[in-house]
Formats: sequence, C-alpha cells, structure tokens
Amino acid sequence: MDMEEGTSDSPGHRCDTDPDPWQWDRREDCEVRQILDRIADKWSLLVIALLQGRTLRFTELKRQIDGISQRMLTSTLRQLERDGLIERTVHPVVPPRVDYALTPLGSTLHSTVQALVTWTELNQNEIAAARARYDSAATSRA
Amino acid sequence: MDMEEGTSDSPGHRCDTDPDPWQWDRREDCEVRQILDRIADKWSLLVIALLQGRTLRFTELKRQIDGISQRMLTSTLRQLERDGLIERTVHPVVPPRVDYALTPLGSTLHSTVQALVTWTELNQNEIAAARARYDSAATSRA
DNA sequence: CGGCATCCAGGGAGATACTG
DNA sequence: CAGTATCTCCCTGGATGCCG
Repeated sequence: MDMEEGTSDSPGHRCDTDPDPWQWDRREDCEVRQILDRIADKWSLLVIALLQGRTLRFTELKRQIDGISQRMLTSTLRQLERDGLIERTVHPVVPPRVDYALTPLGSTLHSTVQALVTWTELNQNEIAAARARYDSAATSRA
Repeated sequence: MDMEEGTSDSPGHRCDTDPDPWQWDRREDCEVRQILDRIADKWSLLVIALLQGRTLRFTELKRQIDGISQRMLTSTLRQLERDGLIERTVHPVVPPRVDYALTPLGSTLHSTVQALVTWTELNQNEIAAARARYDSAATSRA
C-alpha cells in the first residue's frame, strides 16, 4: 500500500500535523484547505463532472478521462468515496462489475464544478490570447 | 530559470504534444483540460479568492496563504498573470512595492471560485463524518 | 474486469543564499 | 521588499505484472 494516504485526522478537526496554524484569509482553518485541495484536484474535477446524472464503470471512466492512469483513477475514486462524494457499487458477477455514481452530497458539488468547466470553455480563447500577449512580450524582452 | 515552464503552445490550439487526442467526455480538447488544471490548482484557487475586490502585495499574499513558499507563490502569480487573470503592478519606489489584483477576466472567475470555497465551508462537517465512517469501516476490516 | 503491489523516473516544492 | 538562483528531496504518477 504505497497509495497516497489520507491524512486520517480524527474527526473533530485539528491541525496537529501542521507546524503552525494556517491563516488563509484569517477565517479558514486547515480543514477547508485540505478539502479544497482534494476537490480542486485535477482528476477529481473531471470525475465529478463526468458522473453528472449517470453511473459509470471503472473502465468507462478511464476511457472518457483518457490520459489518466489506472493508478490515479483508482486513487482518485477512493478519495472521493472516502469523502462521501461518490458511491462505489460492486456487483458480485463474473467478470466483476463496479459502478460509480455521485452521492447526494457529490451532486451538490456538481453544479459548482460544472460552473468551473463552463467558465473555462467560455474563456479559453481569451486566456489563449492573454498567454500569447504575455509570451511575445517576454520574448521581445529577451 | 528552472521555474516550471508554461507549455507555450502557439495560439490556435492544438495538441501535437499529446500521443493521442484527449476525449474528456468526448467534447473537450486538451486546451480546456490544461486551463482547468491551472485554475483548479491548489494555490491558484487561494490567490484568486484572496484577491476578491482588493489589491494585495506579495508579502501580504504570502502571509495570508501561510504555508506557501515564496517560490510557489511567485510561480503561481506568474502563471495567473500569464493567463490574464491577475495584474501585476510594480511601483518604482524604494523599497520596491508590487501589487497584485484581479483583472476583469479574473473577476469573472472569482464568483465560481468563491462558490467552491463556500461549498467546502458548508460541507466540511459532512465530509469529516463521511471520512470517519469510511475509515472506521476500513479499520474494522483490517 | 477491476484493482492492488512494486519499481522507478520526473518534477513539484522546500530551504537557503544572493541581488536590485 | 520582491524576487531570482541552486541544490536537493520526496511525492506524484507512469509502467508493469499479478490476483479475485
């Protein structure tokens, strides 16, 4: 088991592992930071977006997110399952069949995630333009 | 300059570097994935959230996000600047003063990012509970 | 098919020292 | 103050192989 470990902090949140308390805008503690890190994760985002209103199997997810390794997909799914955002259903058939779906909690996240994806789609051209501007300016300086 | 390089793809998006075209729900190309990776970044998210409606200096940001290294903060700010999400203003005074603020484009992202943060705040207890459940179940199995 | 175990490379990220 | 420049370490994540 060299898989990345959840920090498995005991319920009743504390920050014993942290050298000094986080500040984050003076309002948040490390809990929020931790959760944010997880859901704002590169792969988590895609998984959540893909599971909107439907159930997908492991292989289907892997195919759709093409580029993800089975290791990272497994890891990501486990994290999301642990956080209660997705539900994992094992069908005792052979060959094995495992379905993944959003939980009610995960569904509430979806609209937010979708907003992020939509924003990206809408603004990708503007961002590309900004990058071009920035890069050409940098190049001319060099 | 060993700082992480933007992949500096020419404007007019393509995916020559990728061995095979991404699928991502069959609709998206690598551009969106790339941008999503950047804005959904651990630190980017915090920076954007902190810059809502105000201007902050480098050190102020560093203090508020406490836990980030100057290296990562610099890198993050440069990326966001390149993407046209934040604006960097250098005041020619001594000692130097550099202000960071959201651009109009960055401001449009803010509401989305804030939604993510708010969601996390609202649901952190539920997530903590889910983790406790998951972990205790895992422990009892072992 | 779904996933865990192992091995291993690359780069993300920290610590430190130095400049304008 | 606001960075850059190194050097280094470790974790992320890929490749492969095996099992239920």
